[in-house]
Amino acid sequence: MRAISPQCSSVSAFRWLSSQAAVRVDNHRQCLTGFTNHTSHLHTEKTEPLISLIKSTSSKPHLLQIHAHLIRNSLFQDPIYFSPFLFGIALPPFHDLGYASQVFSKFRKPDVFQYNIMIRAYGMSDSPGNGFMLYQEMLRSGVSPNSLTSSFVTNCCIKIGSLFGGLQIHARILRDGHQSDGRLLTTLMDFYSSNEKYTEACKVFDEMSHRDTIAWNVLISVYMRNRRTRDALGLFDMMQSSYDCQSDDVTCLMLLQACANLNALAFGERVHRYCEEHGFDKAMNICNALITMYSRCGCLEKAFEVFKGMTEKDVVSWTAMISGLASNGYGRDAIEAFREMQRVGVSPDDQTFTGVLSACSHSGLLDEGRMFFNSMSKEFGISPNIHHYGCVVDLMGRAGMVDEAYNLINSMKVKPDATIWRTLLGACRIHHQAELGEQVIERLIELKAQEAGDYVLLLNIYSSLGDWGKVVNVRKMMKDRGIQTNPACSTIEFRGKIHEFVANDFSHPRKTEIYETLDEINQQLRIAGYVAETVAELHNVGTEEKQIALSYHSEKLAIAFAVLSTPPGTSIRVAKDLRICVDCHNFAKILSAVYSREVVIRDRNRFHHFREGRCSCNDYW
DNA sequence: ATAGGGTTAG
Repeated sequence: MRAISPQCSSVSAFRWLSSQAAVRVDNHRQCLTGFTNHTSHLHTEKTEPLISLIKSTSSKPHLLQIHAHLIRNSLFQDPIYFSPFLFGIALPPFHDLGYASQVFSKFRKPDVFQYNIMIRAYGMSDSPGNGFMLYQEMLRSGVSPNSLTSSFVTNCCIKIGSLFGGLQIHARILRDGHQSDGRLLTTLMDFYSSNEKYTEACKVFDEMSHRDTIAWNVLISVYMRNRRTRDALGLFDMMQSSYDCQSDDVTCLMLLQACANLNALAFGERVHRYCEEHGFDKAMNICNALITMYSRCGCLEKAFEVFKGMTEKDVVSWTAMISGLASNGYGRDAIEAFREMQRVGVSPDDQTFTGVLSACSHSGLLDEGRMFFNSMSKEFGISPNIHHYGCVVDLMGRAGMVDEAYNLINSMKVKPDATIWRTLLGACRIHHQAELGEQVIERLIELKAQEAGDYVLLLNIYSSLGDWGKVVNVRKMMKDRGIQTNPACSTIEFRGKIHEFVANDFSHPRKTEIYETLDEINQQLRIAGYVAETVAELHNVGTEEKQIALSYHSEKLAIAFAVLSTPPGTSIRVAKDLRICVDCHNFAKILSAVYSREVVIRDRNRFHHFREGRCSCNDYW
């Protein structure tokens, strides 16, 4: 317990120590009396002055001089002094592991406390492997680890990504009977989660006798990493009904992320209310997460309301708002927000520029985009990363400059990833560039990253050119290479629950009604001039069920479900994990007029807002 | 005589 105010005591006592260092002090007791005289008014009589001094020192040179003092007075091997000294030098703020490991190796018989300090410090350093090695050395020298040792060394294993090491530790925890320590088990959950052993992580949670808030939070993060986003939302209710924990701000942060991913506006609003009730809505990080959630749910007014209400906005808040405006199709407003941000004196970072550049690409602002791309490194000293290049490639690709985009990718200092090639492939699809499309597919294959969707794009290019021979070839290629077509999935939120649909889905409990509704919608839309595009955009690769496959795309099923289950005039919000196709785009556009409903579809790239037969994005792409 | 652990916004 630090019963003293560290600044003044350490300085005055230290001055004394330094002055005494010059004089040869060979009597320890004499030394201590001096300390007591100088610091006694600052702490209780029982506290050792030298220990207090070590603990409260806020300057590294002072600590090193204390080290010299310990050696001079043969106190170095005394754990009373050595432990706090090691603690001070090894852990932050000083965190000098080179120095710490040297003094540690000179200490004759370290006990579990001192090992713990070192292992913990290694876990926080950039050489966490040493922590694990020290743990093994500790076992060899016969020192028994305690619960904390396991916790610290598990962190080391998480950092170095050692599955085997962690498993060993888990076994040892069971052997030593430390499995009742909830905090330790929480660390262990994180370990399994970071090694993608989600089942194991959940098992640890299940076996916990008492689960506090943080244990639940870690479980939510496990679900999120495992992409079980929907189940993560379900945990909120389970947490509420559990009496020994309460959802805190961290819970809300993660849930808001989950809502953003799922387009779960109603649930997001519920979390927002919870934040208000508990006073979390004043915190900057919560507000920033709210801005993102509302923008990703296509609700810009709400996002802006939160943004406006913030007393203080940092670069994250501005970037969230700029990206939200960008992805919802308000490119010019995003740029305006960017200028405003600089006016009020917040400096942009790399992610801000990702937002600004994506604003340009989503709104087709070619010149502005190039201008920002150049000024980014010249004026702001931010070198472009893969995301920035991706936006520019998208921008040029949409403008038809596919070859220039290809050259830009090849000239990058960073290694091109699958996403950027895929962006270019999308552009090839718009501009019917079959040859370049083939080259891009090859690049994706080199990266071992080719997906069914990529081949489908290539397929689209050939079929739009009427090159049926090549279409057959691609199909064969996919078959030979064992490319699985993962069906696209659309989700819609209804009464606080997320409903999932894939094409030709028959799993929904109300499937009969949904298909009937869809048939009726199709009839109504046909009267209004809707013609299904059956050739160019065939996502399903099967040969026989072309028309059927197309008329029951996942987004159409989701829309039909919404028409069926919500009163007339209600907005329809659909999230889709892949791109929306031309046919479904037309479908939604005409439906928005015929049924007088606002339709918001978020696909993997952007939002499509449909109102009164028009789309917020100029056209399909 | 005995310090100390887990989740988290763009």
